Amino acid sequence: MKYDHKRVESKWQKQWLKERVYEPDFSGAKAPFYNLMMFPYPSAEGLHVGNMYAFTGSDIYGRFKRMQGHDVFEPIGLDGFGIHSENYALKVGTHPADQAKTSEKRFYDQLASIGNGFAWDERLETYDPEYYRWTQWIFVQMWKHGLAYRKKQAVNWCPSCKTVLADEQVENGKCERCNSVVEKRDLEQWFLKITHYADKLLKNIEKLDWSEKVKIAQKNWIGKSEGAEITFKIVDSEFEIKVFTTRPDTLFGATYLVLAPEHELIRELEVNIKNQKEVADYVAKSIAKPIEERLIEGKDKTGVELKGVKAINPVNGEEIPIWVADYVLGSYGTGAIMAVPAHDERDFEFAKKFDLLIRQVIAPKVRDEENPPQEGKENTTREIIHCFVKHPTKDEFIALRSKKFPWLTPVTGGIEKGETAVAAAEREIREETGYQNFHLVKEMPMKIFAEFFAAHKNVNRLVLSTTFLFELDDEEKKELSVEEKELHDIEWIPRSDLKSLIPVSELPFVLEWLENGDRVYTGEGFLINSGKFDGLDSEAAKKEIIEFAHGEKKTQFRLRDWLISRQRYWGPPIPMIFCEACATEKKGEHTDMPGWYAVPEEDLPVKLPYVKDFRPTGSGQSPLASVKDFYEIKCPLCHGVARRETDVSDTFLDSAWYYLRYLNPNDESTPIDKAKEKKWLPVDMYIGGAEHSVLHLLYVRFVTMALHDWKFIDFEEPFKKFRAHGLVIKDGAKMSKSKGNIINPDEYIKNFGADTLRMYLMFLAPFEQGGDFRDSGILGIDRFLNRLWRLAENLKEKEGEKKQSVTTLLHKTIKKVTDDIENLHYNTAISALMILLRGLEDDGCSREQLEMFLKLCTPFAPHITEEIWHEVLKKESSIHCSVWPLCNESLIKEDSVVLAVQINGKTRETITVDASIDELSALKIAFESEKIKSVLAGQKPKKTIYVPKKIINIVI
RNA sequence: GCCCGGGUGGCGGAACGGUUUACGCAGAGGACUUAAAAUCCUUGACCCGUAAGGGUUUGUGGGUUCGAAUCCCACCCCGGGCACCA
Repeated sequence: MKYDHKRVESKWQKQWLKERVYEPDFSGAKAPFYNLMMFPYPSAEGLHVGNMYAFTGSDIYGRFKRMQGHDVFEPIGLDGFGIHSENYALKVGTHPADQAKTSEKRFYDQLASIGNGFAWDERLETYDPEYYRWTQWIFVQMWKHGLAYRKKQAVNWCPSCKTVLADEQVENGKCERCNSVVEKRDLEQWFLKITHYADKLLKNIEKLDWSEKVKIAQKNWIGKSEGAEITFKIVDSEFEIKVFTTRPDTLFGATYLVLAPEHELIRELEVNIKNQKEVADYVAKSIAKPIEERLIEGKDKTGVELKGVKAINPVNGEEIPIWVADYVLGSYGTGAIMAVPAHDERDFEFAKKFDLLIRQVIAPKVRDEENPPQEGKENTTREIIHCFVKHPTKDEFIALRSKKFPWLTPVTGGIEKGETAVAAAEREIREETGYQNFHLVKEMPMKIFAEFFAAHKNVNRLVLSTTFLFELDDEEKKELSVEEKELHDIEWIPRSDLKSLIPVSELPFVLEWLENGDRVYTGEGFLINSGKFDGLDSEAAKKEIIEFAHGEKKTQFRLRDWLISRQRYWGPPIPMIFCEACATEKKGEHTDMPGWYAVPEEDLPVKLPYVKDFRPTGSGQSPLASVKDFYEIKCPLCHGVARRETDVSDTFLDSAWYYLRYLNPNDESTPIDKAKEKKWLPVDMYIGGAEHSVLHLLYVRFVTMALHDWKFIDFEEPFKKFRAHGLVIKDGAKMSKSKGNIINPDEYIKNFGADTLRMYLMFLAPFEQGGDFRDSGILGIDRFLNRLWRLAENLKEKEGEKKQSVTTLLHKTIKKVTDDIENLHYNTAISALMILLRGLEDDGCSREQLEMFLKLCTPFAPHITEEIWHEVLKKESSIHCSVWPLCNESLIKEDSVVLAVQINGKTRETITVDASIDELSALKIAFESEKIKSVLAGQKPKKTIYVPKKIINIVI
């Protein structure tokens, strides 16, 4: 009988629900395992194959853990609040609340059909008042603990979504949802103080077992910079300018200052600025400029000098000009910078454009003192700089030598007709060493060269590749050679020895040099042109110069506070109340924010009213601002007429704590069940998309840390392990509505069954990489499952015998599948299962072997295996509650192995030998082979290499 | 520009110092069948050769090694993230 996926799948889905197979025993569980996947937002289009890909991958891991003896909790819910759902409702003209109900049903139906082991009893939806009551409660806690505040600030405004956006939701100056150009608006908004946890968010990353790329993305987003704040006095004025810099070692090269257009000092200095109108115009223009325009303008710098005011460089007393330019951001550091054009790309461009002074103060460092050369480490044994000296005279050269630069080792060469000096030296090295791949060097005047090396005490040898020795005759060379030999114990290096002298890895060494300000060096190095600090390296100089300039060590973060207000309808109202009267009297819960009160906890939730006109207004206020019934309220303190906050909060606040609520979604008494939390949290495995690296995943960590500090929970990191799955693409392109290449899983489930689709999706490519969905490929899996079905059908009639060869293969497969699932390498696990099936088909299959095989398959194909488990093997309880097979190592030991016999690394023959064979016997067999004999043709091997169980290599 | 991935048959991919191309798809040939579907078997990188066989080949160029897809250096291309963060 052919396998009927429709019958079997619906039968078991019903059965599992009935028997509550996937509902963990929360209090009795011995080995809890919280297997979480990112909950979907229920788009009206329904579940797409990308969702299913993620869910299946997560579910396989969960089923695997369950069979390994864990009590697995695999919850599901909907992230239904938010602009996305609301925009859809607007488009089709239904109310978001009604739309939500439709989508909810559709989604849950689809989710039920994919065969995941969800704990349905614990499902939750973020738009359920019982859920957002506690989302609001979290906001209130933030407020109580001083982590929520209101502030007027230039914020990102999406004119199409008609709401403000968090920095994280702006991509290249555009709204991540609708792609409209984001404007800046000065609005008073609610913020959550995520920056309070910047350090901890960064530090904890090291401890997390998360996908590396997500960790890196978070690190970059938090963007910690260590540096210093340096104060510049303004000439003839009591004002001063503080700047933040990570490079205090370059302070001597600071030849001007730049203020951001928003910098308050511009207004304060107004009277002193001679070109005040020009400056004011520039400032006004820059502030109005949308972010996108700034980005497009890119590196074309603009700015205006504040004429008539000068600042004083604290280290050398120089009076330097002050500019205002929009390449300096008002929102980072102090909103002002010291410009070091020789060592910063942006300053360099600016200085070039406006013809400002460029002074080099850093000479590139050649050797890392922290990592001195080590024995046996080739790349660090010698310090070599290739360098050119542009036509030095003999005298210059001798002078240089006599200054005792024992590292100087000349290599001579000549310039051929039409060649440049650089080309000549490159040719020379190429000819002498045979190396093709290196760069040379910059020409450098002798004087600077000497200066540099005087400061540069760590170089122990220099290969000077140049033309200058033409000016010495042979006698002179000899003389010099002997003298130097005695003096410094170094040798002239014959040209032919160049190769031994220069390890190739050091050939590309480039000595960067700035001459006449024609390029930038942004790395660290040794100080020059820096007075008494000359010769110090950057690291040491930083410390000393900060001190010398009376600066202050400082750490800056790129991370900004989380702007949480949204002027939209479909979200949890921010539970705050403002009383005008109290504000005037400076009363309120926080002294710095008079008039503001949190909604008392017992009054939560602040229910989102069902209003007809939920369209965003564009006025900077939410649609709720015109719903009198909603906003009019009594002041909790003076009982006068007060007004509710009418903005709703960002959806990311909903999803920042859902993993906690899954444990007690219907508990009206408390947001977090302490007993369950202790037992089940933090989450053991979290799987989701990498696109949430810096949004969701950062916010959850923040909220978790806060809840921990307020003593509601015992842990500060929500997810022990996080893995980002790859994307499913279609014909090499990302699936998108506009391309019309979105795949709806329903159709495939209908035609092939959920098992087939699950397994196919997992077979595409490594789970963490994602894969390309092709219709034709699914047939391979369809055949596999049908063959499995037939194998079982045949077994009903006649049991096969147990053969040793199959037993070995079976146990090898157990080992491989176990390892592969643990590492999410589902594709290779499935491949191993295919090989095993072939073995069982060819060599016979016993009941016991089928049982083990089914268990290995069941995480991938839960329905068909369950059916065979009951119908053929006549088992009572579910296969999903059975015990994962263990590999018996003694069974997978092979008696004989195949050795490859190579001659000079080329495989010429394979021999089958006893696994425990010793080298001599193996070699003997190899040399007896006719093939080997004929290839050797009587030649004596120079050497043989024997790697047990792998190869023999004969070198001739 | 910076930071991550990645470049292997016609295709998805496997191997991640030891016989390159496991497994699957597509292709070719065959068996069964009146026929088709389904199923099964064989074949399967490229070049030279009728063949035995030989040579080449994991983006490109170099290097380390008895041996490199794998390690190192440089470059090119594709995908993703960040982007005037001082």
